[in-house]
Amino acid sequence: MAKCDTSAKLIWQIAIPVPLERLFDYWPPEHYPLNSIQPGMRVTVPFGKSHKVGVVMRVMKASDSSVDLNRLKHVAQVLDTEPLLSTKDLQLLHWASRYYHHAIGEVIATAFPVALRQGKPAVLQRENCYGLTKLGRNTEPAQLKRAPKQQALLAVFQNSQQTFELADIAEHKAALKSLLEKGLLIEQPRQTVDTDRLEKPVGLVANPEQLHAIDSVISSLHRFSVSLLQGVTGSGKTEVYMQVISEALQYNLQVLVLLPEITLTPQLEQRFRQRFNVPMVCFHSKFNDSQRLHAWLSLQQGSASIMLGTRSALFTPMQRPGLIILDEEHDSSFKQQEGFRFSARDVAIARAKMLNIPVLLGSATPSLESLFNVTRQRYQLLELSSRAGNAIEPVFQILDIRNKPLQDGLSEPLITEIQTTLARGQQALLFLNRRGYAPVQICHGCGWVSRCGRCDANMVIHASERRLRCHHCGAEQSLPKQCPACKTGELQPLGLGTERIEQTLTVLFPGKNLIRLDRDTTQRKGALEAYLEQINSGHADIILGTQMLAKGHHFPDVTLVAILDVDSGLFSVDFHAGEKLAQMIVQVAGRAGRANNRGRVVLQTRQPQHPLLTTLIDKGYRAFAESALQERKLAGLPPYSHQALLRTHASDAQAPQAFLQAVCQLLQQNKNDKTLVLGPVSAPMARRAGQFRFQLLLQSAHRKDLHHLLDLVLPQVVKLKEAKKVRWSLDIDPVDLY
DNA sequence: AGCACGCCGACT
DNA sequence: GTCGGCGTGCTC
Repeated sequence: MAKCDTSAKLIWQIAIPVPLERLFDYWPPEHYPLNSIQPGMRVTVPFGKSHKVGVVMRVMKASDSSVDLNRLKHVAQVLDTEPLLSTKDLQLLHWASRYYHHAIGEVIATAFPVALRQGKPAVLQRENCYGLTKLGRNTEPAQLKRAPKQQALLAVFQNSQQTFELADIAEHKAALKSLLEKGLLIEQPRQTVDTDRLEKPVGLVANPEQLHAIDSVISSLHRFSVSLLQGVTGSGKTEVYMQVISEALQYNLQVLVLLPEITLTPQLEQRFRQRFNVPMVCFHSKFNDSQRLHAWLSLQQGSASIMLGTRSALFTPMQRPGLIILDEEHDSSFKQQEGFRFSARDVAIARAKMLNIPVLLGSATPSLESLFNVTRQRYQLLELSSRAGNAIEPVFQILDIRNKPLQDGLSEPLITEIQTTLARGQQALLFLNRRGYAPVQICHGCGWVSRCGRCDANMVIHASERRLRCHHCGAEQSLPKQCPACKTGELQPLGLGTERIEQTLTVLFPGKNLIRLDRDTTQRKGALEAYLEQINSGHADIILGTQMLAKGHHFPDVTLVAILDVDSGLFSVDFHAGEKLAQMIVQVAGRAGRANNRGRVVLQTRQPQHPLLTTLIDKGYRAFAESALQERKLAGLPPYSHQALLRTHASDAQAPQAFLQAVCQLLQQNKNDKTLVLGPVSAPMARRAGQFRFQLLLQSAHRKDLHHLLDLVLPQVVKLKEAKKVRWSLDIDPVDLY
């Protein structure tokens, strides 16, 4: 057969979700109308032996293709009639792919909700919405006493005085059905945006600091800027967000609000719904695939004006982009920790720059990077120093426990403090970032310890389940009754976990209501919410928990906060540890106190003179941040330099190191004396889940040098024969160095 | 990442 | 004599 003239024909370059740093060339489908294709449209293509969903990135002349045209296949199907991603969206994703040195096809895929990745049609189901009937308005929720779920849902409708789409209340589907049947709710056509009534009347007046912050962001609404809003818990950050959003809505612009993972989203969602009359969608892990599809399309097609979402919502296209807000910007959940390891905070800023819109970052404890960018005048700092209302700053107290008797980690002065607090009818909150009963079991006879067989870590005692569990690989076994080694020695728990403290507290404070909040007690769906409700309605005297206490929830009746073990955060191989500890202390402290109940924060430590603690307590978070930045500067650490961490693991003990040594050789050959190569070293936990782990850290004073070196070396790294024996990944701007 | 092809041990 | 182990090679 004679070769046809291919010079005039077009081929499509397509991003396919495989870990390969290139696009794939295809012929258009047979009989496809010549000019209908546009970048940003999804297609299905034959790929290897199977079919995959890809995104058209470019349409180009066949003669410009670098691959043998005879090998090209045809696109099987075009899935969209309009591009789902705009040119700007594609630009951002392309930039992110290069910045994070991650395969373009996988980066593009993260911009889509799962349904669209699977090739489902991009059709926005215009759903009806639900509102109160006259009967519903006049029915007391309490009348539905046999049906708490229905009661709650009715109250939501009555309090918000608005209609809801199914997606907004999908978790209450059963209650919704019942209320419809009882004639308390009615299904009606979806409301259209009433531009005269975007916002419901509110009685809140901003204080001067809030006003300044609001004006500052509003004045930059139609151009790029980054504002860092620093304000302690209760200082009214949310009110600033809402007033700025309100202004954006006046211009009919859309707003993307990003939050840390889980927990706080419902509260903020509720406040926004009470405030705004515009369609709002949520995008986070509580939502299923079809709900997320609906939310994504609503923002992409412009029918929703506000999206509230977590990290994965970052890339959602916007029809009328106006503003990005990122709350709790210091939170580590904004950094994706596997695969495409992007920082939602950093990419949000890149996105805003590309779209020429403002970004508003908020935190009580801003990251050192962001504060550094303030000093470099890249970000504008907006401060809310006073607590809104008349709340007072908590008092900090460093409690020196050196040589003090401890009762399962509780010093006598602390026990007394708890007693006093409870006697006043107030709540105490105790924080210990270690779950389980005790971090290790040891044999008093022979010294045997409950080591995990697959990790360089100990198995943790979970007493109530009578099990040993490894928190790193999930390995489990029942609690041994006799020492597996000597068969005679007495087995003892060593160290403290929340479960053990709980037991101690029950003995020390009999008859008091104690709530333990950690991963083990809140696993059950809805359990956390139930406990929070219990705490806020006053049915708790002592609250004990881990990290999850530090995030968001405010407990107004808590007047005593105790951090039981500060010291474990003071000494770490990771230079980020100090920053994280300081943020944690301030965040936990922020849970306490309100109005006339001044909060106390007690830190138990054997390092009462440690400069981190004294600076933080005596001079505040900003002073701590300044001195921490000074240390980073002297040590040449980020943000005064830039890092990339190459991690690798394999079940073979030698392969990871051999691979990294080969990488080092490549780095030598592409000599770049501006980049420091640290390692290879074994990871702080050298073995995890049976895998041997090694890492190599690259550091450079200038980002350009680092990325230039990576651009040169990575294509060769991929081809190394040693690379085939390991799993490896590259982390740009790592925040966890282990 | 999938998913094939391709040469060496325990089983009908 | 086969079924299948996971080494390595490719995907427009």
